[in-house]
Amino acid sequence: MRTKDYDKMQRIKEALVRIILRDGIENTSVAKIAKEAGVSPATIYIYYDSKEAMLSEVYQECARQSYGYLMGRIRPEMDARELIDALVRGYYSFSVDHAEIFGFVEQCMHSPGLAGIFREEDLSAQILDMIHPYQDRGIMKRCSNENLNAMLFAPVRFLSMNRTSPAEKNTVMLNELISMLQDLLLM
Amino acid sequence: MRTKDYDKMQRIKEALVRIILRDGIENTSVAKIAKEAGVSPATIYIYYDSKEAMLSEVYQECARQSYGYLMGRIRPEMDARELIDALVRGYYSFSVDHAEIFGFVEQCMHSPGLAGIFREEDLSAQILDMIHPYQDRGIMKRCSNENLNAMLFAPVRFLSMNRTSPAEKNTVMLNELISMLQDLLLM
Amino acid sequence: MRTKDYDKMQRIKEALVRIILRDGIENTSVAKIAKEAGVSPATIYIYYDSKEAMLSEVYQECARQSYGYLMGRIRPEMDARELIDALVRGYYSFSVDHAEIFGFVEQCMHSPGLAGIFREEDLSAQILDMIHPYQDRGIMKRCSNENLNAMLFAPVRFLSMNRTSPAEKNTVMLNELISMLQDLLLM
Amino acid sequence: MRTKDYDKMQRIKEALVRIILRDGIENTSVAKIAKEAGVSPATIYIYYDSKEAMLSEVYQECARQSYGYLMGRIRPEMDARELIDALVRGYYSFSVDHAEIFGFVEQCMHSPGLAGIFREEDLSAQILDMIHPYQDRGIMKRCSNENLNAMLFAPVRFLSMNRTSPAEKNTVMLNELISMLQDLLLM
DNA sequence: AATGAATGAGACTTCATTCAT
DNA sequence: AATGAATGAAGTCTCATTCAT
Repeated sequence: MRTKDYDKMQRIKEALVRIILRDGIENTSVAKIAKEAGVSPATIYIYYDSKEAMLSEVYQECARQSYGYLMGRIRPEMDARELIDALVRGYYSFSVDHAEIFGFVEQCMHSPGLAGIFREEDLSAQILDMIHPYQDRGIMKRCSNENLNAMLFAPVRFLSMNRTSPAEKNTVMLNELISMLQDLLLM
Repeated sequence: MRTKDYDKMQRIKEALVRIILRDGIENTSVAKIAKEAGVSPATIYIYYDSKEAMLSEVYQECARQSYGYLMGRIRPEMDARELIDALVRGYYSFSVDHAEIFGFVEQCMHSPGLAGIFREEDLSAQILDMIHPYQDRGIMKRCSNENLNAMLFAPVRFLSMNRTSPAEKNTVMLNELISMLQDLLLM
Repeated sequence: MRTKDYDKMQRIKEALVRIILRDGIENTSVAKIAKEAGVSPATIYIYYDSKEAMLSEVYQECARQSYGYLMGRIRPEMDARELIDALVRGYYSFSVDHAEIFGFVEQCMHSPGLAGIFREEDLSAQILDMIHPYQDRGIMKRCSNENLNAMLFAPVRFLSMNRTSPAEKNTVMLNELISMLQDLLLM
Repeated sequence: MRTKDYDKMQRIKEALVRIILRDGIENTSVAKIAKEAGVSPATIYIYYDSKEAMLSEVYQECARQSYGYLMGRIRPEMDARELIDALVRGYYSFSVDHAEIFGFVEQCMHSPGLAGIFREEDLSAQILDMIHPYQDRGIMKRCSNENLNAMLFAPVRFLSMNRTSPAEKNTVMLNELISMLQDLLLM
């Protein structure tokens, strides 16, 4: 039955993400994941060739998912101001709604073994491509892709990682960040 | 009695940093570190209580060192524009001059086990304190500490992590980033 | 799925008992046991949670076995004289027929770590309960359970531990002990 | 200075005895002993050639001490009844007054590695020699040395090992044991 | 004589992976 | 497809002992 299998694989993925986020990549074993997923360690090797392959695949999938989420927030009819808002706020929303995946990706991105597997730029490229027209039309300031990337996403990522207790405070902070970025990037 | 050999301890620290940066925290074993440092695995336990304690101590030391480096770049007579330049350029310089330590800290910061041990804010607080006077005097825009932190350091960190081949290109990028931040933060 | 191999577990138990008896509890390692049992060290941890747990479990099992052996020697129709004979001779027989288990239990009983785990009295209680009726009927002398225990089993244990070369001499000694105890305990 | 050295060696011995009694022979390391004795591990090797030699020497010394204690309780003018009382009560007293040494010896006696080093009979021989005259004179029953040994010391040892909370109860038990043995051994 | 540093060997245990059902 | 058993290799850490002061 296809549904059953899909469920099992899904449970494995979720277990992997949850445990790495909770215990750290260095304290994550196949046995732990299997137990958390409610399957046998051997079962994992039906779906993945090795622990490393599993990590890599799930990491890519999660990263792609987060970019997909972001893309889904954007509408072609948005003006530049709205676009910045959608991107930054979208990224933040993702980190709230999919906290486990967000934290997991964040951790993998900084591990040398996994960072190499996956060029983030490939994904961010499509997002940046949506911004270029605004720069060409003189609505947004022109700057390098690298810095655009850095400014649009690094600060919000930082905010997401350092979230503190009162939820309202976080929203205030996010709004402040967005308007700073609008000031910075809009003409 | 043989006296404690602090050069030996230094070699252990450097080996730890180098290997974690090279192989990732999840592929770093005490035996590997010992071999790289040219000591017996047992020797490591003379200087540290456990692998975890070693990681934590070295991490804290490195983080402190990076903040110390940054502080050393600042002069009281600097104006706001120069201060932003010094901080951002200083952070970048550190990531170049102490690439191993920078990458190591970056990785530890995202590992759940280590992130908790150490509140980065405690250190960044002194840096932010140097900026507040400029905000009070109306020379720099007023914004929350969190966003100041996020804008000043997250993007340059991103740039440092994604350095690409031609060195000149990186400098151009850095200069662009600095002037963007000056535009953003200065009145 | 491969099914649990209880013959393998049996081999582990026997190896544990044999090695502790031969080398002493302080010279018994998991690796040694595994080698003697013909399994991998890791396999031991499928059957036991830790070395300590293994020791404790095997110890309890062996102690229980020795009491079971003793109980099997007793028949309800025995008179008091026969009962004493059966108990003392039974204990001695056990120490001969199951020399390894006997020596192993003897050693564990005196190790602080294991002695606490296991209250010998719980088992000896049933044996003593068989004697009480004879005391009530005035056939055996009345004395405390502790001293009954002490007199019935400690001396024969001592004899078993200090067995010397000619087997006949040991039998003579055992017979003498039994008749001494009969003199002592019977009215 | 001679006093100092003697003290240091004494402290090592006491630490060894205390730790083995507390943690068991299998959990006793040279480092632990050194720490408990307040000396360096290296210092231990000034007084003893190896851990094993240390154990063996201290064990013998303690065993000898316990027999010496017993001998000191006996007076030539005692009659047979008093002699039995003195020996059994003496053994028990030793187990109370020198609980650590008693427990330590008891444990060593059952460890194969140490049991071989030391033939208990050599010491008990002198004690038994004191009893033979009474047997020759028809005041005590004649029996083998082995069983004499077994009856006189094994039960009291058992009582000592299984001491329970109310001290008075133990005394009652001891008195009962002594009078049982007097009944048994006297003509 | 005495010490804490240093270590190779080995302790216990867990690892990622394969096997047999 | 799925499993718990099984394992060689490797993990962290401690051992008894020696070194250098």
